[in-house]
Amino acid sequence: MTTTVGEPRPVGPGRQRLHEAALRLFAEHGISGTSLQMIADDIGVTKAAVYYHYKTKDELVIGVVAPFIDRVFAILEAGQARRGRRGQIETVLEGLVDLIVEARKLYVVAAIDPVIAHLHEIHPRMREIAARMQDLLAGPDPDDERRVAVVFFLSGLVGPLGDESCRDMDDDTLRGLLLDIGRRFLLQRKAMRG
Amino acid sequence: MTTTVGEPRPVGPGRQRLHEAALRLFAEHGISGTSLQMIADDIGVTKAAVYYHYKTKDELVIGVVAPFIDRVFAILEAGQARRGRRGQIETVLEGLVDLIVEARKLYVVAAIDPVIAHLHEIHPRMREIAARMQDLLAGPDPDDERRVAVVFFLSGLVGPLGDESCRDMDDDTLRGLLLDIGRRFLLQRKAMRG
DNA sequence: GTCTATAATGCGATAGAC
DNA sequence: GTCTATCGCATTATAGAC
Repeated sequence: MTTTVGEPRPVGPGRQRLHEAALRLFAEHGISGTSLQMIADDIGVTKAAVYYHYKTKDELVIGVVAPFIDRVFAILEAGQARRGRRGQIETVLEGLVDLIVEARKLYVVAAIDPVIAHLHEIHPRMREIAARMQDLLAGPDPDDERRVAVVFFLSGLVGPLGDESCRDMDDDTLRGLLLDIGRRFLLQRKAMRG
Repeated sequence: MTTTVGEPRPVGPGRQRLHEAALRLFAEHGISGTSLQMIADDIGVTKAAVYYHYKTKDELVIGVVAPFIDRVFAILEAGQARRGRRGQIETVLEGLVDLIVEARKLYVVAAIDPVIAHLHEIHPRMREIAARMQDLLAGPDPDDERRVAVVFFLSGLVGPLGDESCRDMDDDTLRGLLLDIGRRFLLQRKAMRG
């Protein structure tokens, strides 16, 4: 579900090609490292044509990553629909690992890009998503240890996705290893008291 | 020790002020987010004065982070000087956590900055440091699980240093928690066979 | 809906005076 | 060792024709 309210986002044929090109270039050169010129050249139009679709680069980036944001929202809702803490965490963990392994090329650049950091500050949906993810994984009234563990885990996911020594692992292998780590990290010991 | 050969790096009084200003601004705005103009303004000189000290921005960045690189080299050497695998890992772990907690404001921006990513590609010392760190922590002939664990751990360190919910923890608390995580992660189970 | 043309800005870097 | 002045370039963004 997660129908986006207040932000009409019709996706026409031109906009679809724009999204695909932007996504590919973002994954390859990073978001900051991709200029509107590069995107325009890639699909064979001019910069001005890009500006027809989005008023600013920020809005273009938001438009391109919106489907991923939506999926994370859906994952959070699926998690919160479950009753037990362990089930909530397991659901969110599986959903998150699935998503980022599938979109690893994009995720690894988006996670660390200055543009994304900037959007985190100005885009409500991105602030909300990070906060809700942390809250759900940390549980009620987390102590310092639990808080650090959660943040550590979310940050740790980025490494294997980008590192050369892990880049040639196939998706299933990587997914399994990250799930193991996540379970060890988030589903063990005393922290499970909520 | 780790005396830098082949790269004379005299530090005069003017250069000292330049380093201090750059370090502070890098930590605040990121490295990519800090222009030479900002640095020059901060110490009350012109851009051209900065160019007297360093021919390019890349060289300035290298000059500023060099002391930290040197410390990591020292940590690696201290680790390799020990005989057992567990001792090696424990030594490197403690040194690394100490260093990055102490320099957390810089580390968190440096770890994810595009400029640093670029320097990783062109600066031999930075390539070497990352490779040696991974090799030492992973041990001889690591399997996929161990490789992912190491990369995950190194990437995970960045999160707690930058996150709001952890930013106000004092250094000792954070150091303790990160050391715990590191020991659980790198010093347990089968992976210790070397 | 896409174009040409251009504005406005900020960047890294250089030349040459003092 | 620091300055003024400026170059050359890339960027985001706009205005207006087709």
